[in-house]
Amino acid sequence: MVRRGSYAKGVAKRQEILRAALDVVAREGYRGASVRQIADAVGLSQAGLLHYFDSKEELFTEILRTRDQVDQAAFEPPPSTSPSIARLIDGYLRTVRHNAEVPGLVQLFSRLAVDGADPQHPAHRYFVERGTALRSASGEVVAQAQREGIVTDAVPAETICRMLQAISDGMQLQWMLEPETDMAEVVRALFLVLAPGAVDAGEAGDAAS
Amino acid sequence: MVRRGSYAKGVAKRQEILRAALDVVAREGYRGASVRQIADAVGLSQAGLLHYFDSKEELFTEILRTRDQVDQAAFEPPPSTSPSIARLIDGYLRTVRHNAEVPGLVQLFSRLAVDGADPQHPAHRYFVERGTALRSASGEVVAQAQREGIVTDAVPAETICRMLQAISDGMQLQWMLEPETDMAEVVRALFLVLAPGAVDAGEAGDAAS
DNA sequence: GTCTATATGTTGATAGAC
DNA sequence: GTCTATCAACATATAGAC
Repeated sequence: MVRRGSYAKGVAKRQEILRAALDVVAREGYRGASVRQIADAVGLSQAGLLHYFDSKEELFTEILRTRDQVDQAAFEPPPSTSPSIARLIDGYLRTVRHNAEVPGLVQLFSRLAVDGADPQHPAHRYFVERGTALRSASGEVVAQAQREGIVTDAVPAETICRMLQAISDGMQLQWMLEPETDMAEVVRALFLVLAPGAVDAGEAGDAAS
Repeated sequence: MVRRGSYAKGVAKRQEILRAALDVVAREGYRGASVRQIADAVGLSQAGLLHYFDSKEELFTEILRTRDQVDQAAFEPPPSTSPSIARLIDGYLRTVRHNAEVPGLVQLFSRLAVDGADPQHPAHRYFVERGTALRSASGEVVAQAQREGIVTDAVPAETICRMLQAISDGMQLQWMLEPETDMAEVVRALFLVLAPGAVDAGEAGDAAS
């Protein structure tokens, strides 16, 4: 990710901008937000902001990347711990529940997921890589759980991973449309069907965090 | 759907426009298509086209409504036949497979699904009503199948319907990103897990139509 | 009903001063 | 590095002729 003028200070400032933009979008929502709005929010002029990013599309893609980093640090177990299906389920549900508190990021994500279908769009790479990484990481865990008889082996592990991803993304659409919808409940239901024994009983409903 | 100036001829023309627009979008794709592009494609000027629709957003929403009508006529069983889980599964899979042949409509649907989150957007009503109708129709069938022991009763019927909807929508995102993805296979996998006995063995893979 | 022409607005992006 | 000022490129929507 080496860019023109990526000296230490520039990189730091860039990160600072992204963090601020992340907060703004999460709090105030993304509704076809313009570069100008983000610029105002982070305390720069529009031109000043675009000094750090090649285009609007790249800016918003980077916001998503930053979100992933932040969430990963918050919700994924440290790499030292051994992966397990229980941890995977827990991480998934925690992430989904967290998403329900940052509607703007869900909007941004969903919007770019559509725009990023275009191979020319900067978000294209992001979504392809993200999907691959997501499914490869969870694929291992699921396959292992299948061998242990915890997860159904009626369908391949890769398919299960796609199901998980699809249901998460799809529930976001339903939730944006009707915010009273409980995304986590439906995701949890899928786990319940795939791995009846592995879903924590205490995970039901909107468990106290 | 009574509109200003909805005389018979105007309504007919409107329908004609929508059918044409539907074909155009399905064939040439939706990539932030403008009113002008649609107008050119259906042989009208931009102003001429907007004579029949209040706004761009309404036009595109109506294109989706027309799509639903067309698909419903093509893929849903006649109302005389008794609903059954087998028919539901078959209809779902046929629809998903068909979608893979009209990328433009999938793009349009997904795009409006995001934009329509805004209650002010004309597509909002469409998506709310569509979701409600979809889940209410399939909810009955699923609940009945649960009573017959064909579908798992580990989760409520309504939740199962949301899962189906979410996985269909979510797989569209994955497929738009990577068109080699087999949407139907994953949807079918969900049915397989929910109702092992009810999925037609011959339905595997890309069955000959 | 349909056109041409245009009003009006917004956007992302750029040039150049400081 | 950051600003002000400005640009060109669209978009949708409307007014008015025919």
